[in-house]
Amino acid sequence: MSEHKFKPVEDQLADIKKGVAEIIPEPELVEKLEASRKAGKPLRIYLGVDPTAPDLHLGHTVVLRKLKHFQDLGHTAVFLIGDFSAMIGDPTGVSETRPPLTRDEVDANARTYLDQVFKILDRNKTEVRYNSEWLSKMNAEDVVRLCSHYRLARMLEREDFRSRLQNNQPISVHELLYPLLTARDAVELKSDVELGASEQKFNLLIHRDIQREYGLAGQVALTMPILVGLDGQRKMSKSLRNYVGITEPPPEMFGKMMSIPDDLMWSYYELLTDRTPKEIASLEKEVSGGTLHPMDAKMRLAEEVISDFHGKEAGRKAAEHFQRVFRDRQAPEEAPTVKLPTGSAKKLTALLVELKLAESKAEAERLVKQKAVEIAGLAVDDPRKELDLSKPCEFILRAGKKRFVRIIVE
RNA sequence: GGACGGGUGGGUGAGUGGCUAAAACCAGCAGACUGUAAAUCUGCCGCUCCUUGCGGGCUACGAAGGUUCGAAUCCUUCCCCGUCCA
Repeated sequence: MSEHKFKPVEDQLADIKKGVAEIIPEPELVEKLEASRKAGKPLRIYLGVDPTAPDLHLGHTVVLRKLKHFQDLGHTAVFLIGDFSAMIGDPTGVSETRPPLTRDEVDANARTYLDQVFKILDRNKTEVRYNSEWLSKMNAEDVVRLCSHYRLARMLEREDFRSRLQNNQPISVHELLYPLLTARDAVELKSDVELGASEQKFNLLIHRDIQREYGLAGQVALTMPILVGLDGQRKMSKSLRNYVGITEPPPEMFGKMMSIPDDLMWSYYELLTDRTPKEIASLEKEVSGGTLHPMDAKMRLAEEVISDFHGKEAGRKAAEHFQRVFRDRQAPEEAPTVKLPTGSAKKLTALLVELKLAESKAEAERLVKQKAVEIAGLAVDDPRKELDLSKPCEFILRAGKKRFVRIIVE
């Protein structure tokens, strides 16, 4: 047994480097790891997230997983909820000013975030902080002093601001404050390493600079690649609607993941699973060599990712569901069941809306006209169809490829 | 404070008095096809009513008023954004 609490630095580094985009500067990280091991003192690794939306998606989990790696290596994971900064809004990658969130929205989002975050991080070993703790206590003097540590020209070097300036888009002054206030977080937390998506590089580096202005060593910035969304083109984001939410029902997650372009699955394997680079390379080889079907490789990926969030059983079931419904074109084994009382006839379009299989009657009618509605496996083509509910019976109502309801009339 | 330009459907963005529920593209939905909710092709894509018809009604082009038989389009006021000048 080693006298050390921590694994040898090279081993730690190997785990840390898996999947990362950049480590700035890497030699400093090595030094910090060495010092930490020698002293038997964990490093403080910090990840800040603004609770701007109620749900996390796979894109957010890339960085969270990296934080988890550090946690597994024995370092201290600090998860910072930017409850104050969320009210300003991160200008990164944004082409317009966002409406500031209200306190209530932020609080509600923060609550749902934590539940989701602990699907990945170990709850008992994570230090959770809120930046309103110190930011809301700053007075004007503190803010002015903080701002004096940074120059406007450097701020405007940022691509987001520059392009907005060029395109005559508004930039509110408070947006300039964002990286400075979050730098204050890094000062407060005395972090050794800060994690972020690669688009956060600019922010992380400002944080490092300002920490030094405040007499600290200056953290190492570690960035992770941006996860590409389902379209295979742009980053995964809710507003682009190319995301997979981690609280979505497993069959939904499965289908969405199957829709990514084949080539994209390797980066998903790298960033979203615990497979080693070696394993991934060999899978890739099998696929290109024709011994493994790309669809099977993708199904395996989807199943693994879902198992992480919903358990092994759910992963397996989602895979079965997908094969049954989409490959074999059959009704799912488990469709939501709705009981209806026997009674007079009911209009099909009205029922579709009632059961949320369509958003409006106009849409329901459209679906019928497009031959997308099936009753017990038979397509309906009369938009005025009335359902006979006079006798007890049971059948499956289907609208489009994905929506099914088992109806029991009793 | 002054001069000028702009605000259109989920997004980008055409449209300067009726033919406009508003081009085009993207996103979305459906069908065909396929290993897939990929790609491709085709169709749909505000809501609602029925007698399902190239049907009727309602809502919609920053907001509120006005002109007109008729307005996203013209006028007035207001709000918001940008540019230049001070």
